[in-house]
Amino acid sequence: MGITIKDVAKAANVAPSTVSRVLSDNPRISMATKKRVRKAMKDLGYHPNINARSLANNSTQTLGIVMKSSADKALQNPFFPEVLRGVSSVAHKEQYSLNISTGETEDEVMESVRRMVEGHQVDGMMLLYSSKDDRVADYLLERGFPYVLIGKPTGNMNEVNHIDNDNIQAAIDITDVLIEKGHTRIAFVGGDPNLTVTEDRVAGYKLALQQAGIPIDNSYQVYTELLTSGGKEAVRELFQMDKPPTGLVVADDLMSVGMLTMLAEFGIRVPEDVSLVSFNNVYLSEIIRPALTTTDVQIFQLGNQAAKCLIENVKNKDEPIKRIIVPHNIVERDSVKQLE
Amino acid sequence: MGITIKDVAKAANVAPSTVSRVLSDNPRISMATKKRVRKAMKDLGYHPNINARSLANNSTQTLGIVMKSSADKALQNPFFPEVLRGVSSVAHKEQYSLNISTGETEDEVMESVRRMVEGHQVDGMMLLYSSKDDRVADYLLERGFPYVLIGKPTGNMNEVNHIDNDNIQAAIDITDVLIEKGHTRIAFVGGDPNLTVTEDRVAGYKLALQQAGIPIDNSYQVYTELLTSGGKEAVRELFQMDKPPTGLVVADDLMSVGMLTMLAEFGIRVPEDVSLVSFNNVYLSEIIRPALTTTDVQIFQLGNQAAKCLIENVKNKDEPIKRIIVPHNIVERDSVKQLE
DNA sequence: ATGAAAGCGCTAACAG
DNA sequence: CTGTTAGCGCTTTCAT
Repeated sequence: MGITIKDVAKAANVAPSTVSRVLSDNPRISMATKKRVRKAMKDLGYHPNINARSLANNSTQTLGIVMKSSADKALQNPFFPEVLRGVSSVAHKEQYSLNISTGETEDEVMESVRRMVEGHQVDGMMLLYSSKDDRVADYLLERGFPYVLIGKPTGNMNEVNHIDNDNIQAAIDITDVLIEKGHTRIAFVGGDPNLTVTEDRVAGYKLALQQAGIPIDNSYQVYTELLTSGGKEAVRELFQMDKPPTGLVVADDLMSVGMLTMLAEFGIRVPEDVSLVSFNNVYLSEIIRPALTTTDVQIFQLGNQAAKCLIENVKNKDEPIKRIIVPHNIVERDSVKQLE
Repeated sequence: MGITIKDVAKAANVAPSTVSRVLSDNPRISMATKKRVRKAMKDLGYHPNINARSLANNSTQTLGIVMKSSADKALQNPFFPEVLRGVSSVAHKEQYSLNISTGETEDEVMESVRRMVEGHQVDGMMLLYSSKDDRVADYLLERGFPYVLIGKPTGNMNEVNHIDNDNIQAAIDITDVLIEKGHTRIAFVGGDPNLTVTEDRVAGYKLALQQAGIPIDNSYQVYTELLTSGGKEAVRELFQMDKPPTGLVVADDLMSVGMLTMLAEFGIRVPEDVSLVSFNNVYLSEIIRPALTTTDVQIFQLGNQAAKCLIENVKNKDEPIKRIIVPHNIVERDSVKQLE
């Protein structure tokens, strides 16, 4: 097969173990032999067999990544590629590989996760979402396997590493821009209510209203997958109320795009007839018209920090559990109108 | 550490090799012992160590995936998640893992690819793009490492597995919808001209014009990254010509979204003032307004076929080189107007 | 500072 | 049909 450590050893006139030590830059090897061995490696075009190494020292230098089961359109949300970029960037610097879960259904994904961890394919896992009753998270926690969550865990807050925004505050802040512009009839449009991020964002939305002394009306909250016929109904009802909202807090930029379209169909213009704010600040939100006033949650940073945190945890098993909050900020664009 | 094959062997009163054979469902093991061994595995909660297995039989059951260097926004193109879904689906069924390239710059990606292949981490590689002078593709080809390309290779057409659409025909077809609606002043807006997909699509665009007897005007072709100030200039110039186009063939749905915005800024309406058609048919294209008339290239299928092809090639080294063309079809929506 | 040897968990001849 | 025995390529004591 390929060039092995033995070939290098022979070429450099040393023992295989010495080559191994050079590989890990062991300080107890003289500069002279290091030079010699390194030259031999170059000459022969040697590359260590990562599998063999993994087997020998029981560590794989690879991180597993779980996305939500790819069956739904959620994957087309630009959030994922962006967070992946953040992860990828630090993984590369730290010489870690990335192994992503396969499978379409929840069961398949779970199966692929088990394969990764029980098959000793990865040193740690990263979940790019957080939802209620998630089997993957439960499994990892129970097994005591190192992992990090992007989002907020459902319970066990102090036992699981997680990277999150302060989504409650973020929702307060973005709702406040509506309030400051004179809006009082403000509705919330969320996605999957099982996602903790949705929970937090409604919670913040409500708090903002409270603080402003605006009564909370439950018929002003709708949860919908985007663009399903059911979703369309929900939105229509919202605007057929006696007092339809003048402001919309939408849980996610991609959903906002969907909303924009539905509203257009109903002949409702943004921001003239209704103002809209949302979350994430993906690329799309700035190229769409109207450009969205949204919350920049620093997706890239989320991924970055998550990778760092996981790698630390993997390297040092009794690294304390961490909770890292990535700051957000409001970016105002053209989807909000000042009310008289 | 964990449960090993030896533990299972002991528990089932057989030799380790027997357990191994049960693992691979070797037909020369009696049903009785298979049952017994399998029970032992279940009881002990045994899972094979994939690394050890890889080392022993020199095959990793994992596929490497290369995306374009994630530095640019290209990654936010919903094309990638969708093709990944296709790949993931068959990878899972075939019990393959997916290892994605890390790094932000082209150099870093190249480095991570070398790590994968020379480090024996993957059995085959898949490139999710195809562009001129691509170091990764060159490297793989030269090394004779199994790989598959999504797109059309630049040269070596018969030496590299690839899955592609007939982009020339697709461009002809989509340009024809403009022509059939009476358009004659039709411009082409492409992205990175180094991508083979861009080449093919202009080529088809030109052929369509030719076949319709419409003269080809080079100032009607612009290549631009979306939304850069340079891009804006290019588009402005297009519409400041004596005879501005009445139809636009845009190389990609995401670019189309950017175009829509630029056009709006210039006060040009779609489809009233200019008609627009594009490629890919990502989710976005149906939820944006106007909904895009576009070419469905069956992204999921592209990924699916690519994975199948690669796995075949990996399993059987002298499987012939394949070229698979995934059919496209036109989906007409609301971005085109009939001209008088 | 370096070498010899055992072993990580599994597979694959080779026996029987 | 099943057991024995070598490795796969690397790391890591333990010597020297």
